[in-house]
Amino acid sequence: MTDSKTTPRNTTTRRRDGTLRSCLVEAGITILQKKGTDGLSLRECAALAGVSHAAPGYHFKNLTGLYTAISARGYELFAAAMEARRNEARDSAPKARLLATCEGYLDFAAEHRELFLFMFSGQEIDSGNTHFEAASTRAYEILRETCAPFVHADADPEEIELLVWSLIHGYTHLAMVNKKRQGSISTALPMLPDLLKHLDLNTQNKDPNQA
Amino acid sequence: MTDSKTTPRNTTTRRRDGTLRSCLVEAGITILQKKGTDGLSLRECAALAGVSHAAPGYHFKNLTGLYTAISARGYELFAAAMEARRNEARDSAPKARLLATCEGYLDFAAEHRELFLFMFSGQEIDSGNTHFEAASTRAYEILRETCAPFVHADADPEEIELLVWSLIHGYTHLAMVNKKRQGSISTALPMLPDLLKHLDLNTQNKDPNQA
DNA sequence: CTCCGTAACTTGACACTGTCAAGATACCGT
DNA sequence: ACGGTATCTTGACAGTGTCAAGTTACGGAG
Repeated sequence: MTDSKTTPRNTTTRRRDGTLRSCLVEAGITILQKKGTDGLSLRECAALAGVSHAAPGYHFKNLTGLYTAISARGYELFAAAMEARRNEARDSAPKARLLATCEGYLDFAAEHRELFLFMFSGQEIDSGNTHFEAASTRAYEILRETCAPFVHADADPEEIELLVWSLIHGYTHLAMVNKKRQGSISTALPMLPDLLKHLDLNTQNKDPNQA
Repeated sequence: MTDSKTTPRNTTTRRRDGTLRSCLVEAGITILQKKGTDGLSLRECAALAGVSHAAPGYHFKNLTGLYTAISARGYELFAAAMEARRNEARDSAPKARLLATCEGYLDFAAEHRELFLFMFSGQEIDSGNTHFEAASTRAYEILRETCAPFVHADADPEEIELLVWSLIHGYTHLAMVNKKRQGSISTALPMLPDLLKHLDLNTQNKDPNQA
């Protein structure tokens, strides 16, 4: 956010380092947060980045390309938010770490409501895109690691993962959809422990850890 | 003029009964299902209903109005799907009725994937609209009734409702978002009982330990 | 039966959007 | 110094939401 309406860069300089690409993604996220999904467009991203209206079409082939790049960036922020919370509880019990990860889940959604909704809106994206694939896989890995202590020896990890993921995602998503007011996070976060306690999660035979 | 391929109605008849309004909503749902949210527009609805491009603007003031009407209709279908499943298990135990209701939840999403995603996309709607309010409240009531047997005497009903709703919504929503292939329902439905069994739902006595 | 008010549209216009084709330009290697 | 190419810009077109103004036909008043 340098100058008045746009970023007044020398019209004569072309960048060979992919700066504009990430600038456009960042602009897209800004627009998303400020004006919602409806306000997001290739031309607005271009305007906010201070380039011509067709410039985004060069880096991302089309709208789907921009959406894919924004989602990929979203998953990076998503993973970072969960890791930040989890690292705070690094040496705690598995259940405390699970709670922390879920709090990170909520953190991200609350801080980037429109981006979160956009990522899970079912919008068409280039599912083959490697950057997107890596970022989303990484986010899922965090969940998987946090669930691992609760998976019994002969059980399928996916069942526990799906259970936890469904609960935290549903809880978060409903909170973001149902309340226009961002303040919902202030009530949603403290209620998390009360929700999770209803799950019958036990660490495997090794440590019959309580609570 | 109106001899277009769609609904060839007499150009000379104007309807005073609100037929066109519901026709436009139905057209919108059809477009949603066929071409996704991106393909949904006021002008396409008008074309599919065989009227001029600005006709929808008269009944729904703007896009938000159309979205609200479509969502309201969606909640009617939503409630109907849950009731259909629950009525099949009318005389069963509370847990069986809960499972049935959740199956109805999945039924609706699988049968109207794009509509379901649209309803929970966070799109701006006229939240004051009475029709929408009634329809969405009705759908929530079904969930509430199904959860009632599991609410202890001195407990807040919302906690159990939020628990169940979050789980089934998250499970369904993730299934719809993550898989483009509609076939996901064939695997999602049979896994429902395995998910629900992880919840510590008891009908009467307070028992902090798992069942 | 006529006539008129108004509900239910239609027509036309404007600003905005995505997307493509073609042009311009500055940096790089040679 | 020079040509090639990556990186944009300019221009155009079809499609969109939305508003203003026009048109028509039905219901009721007389």
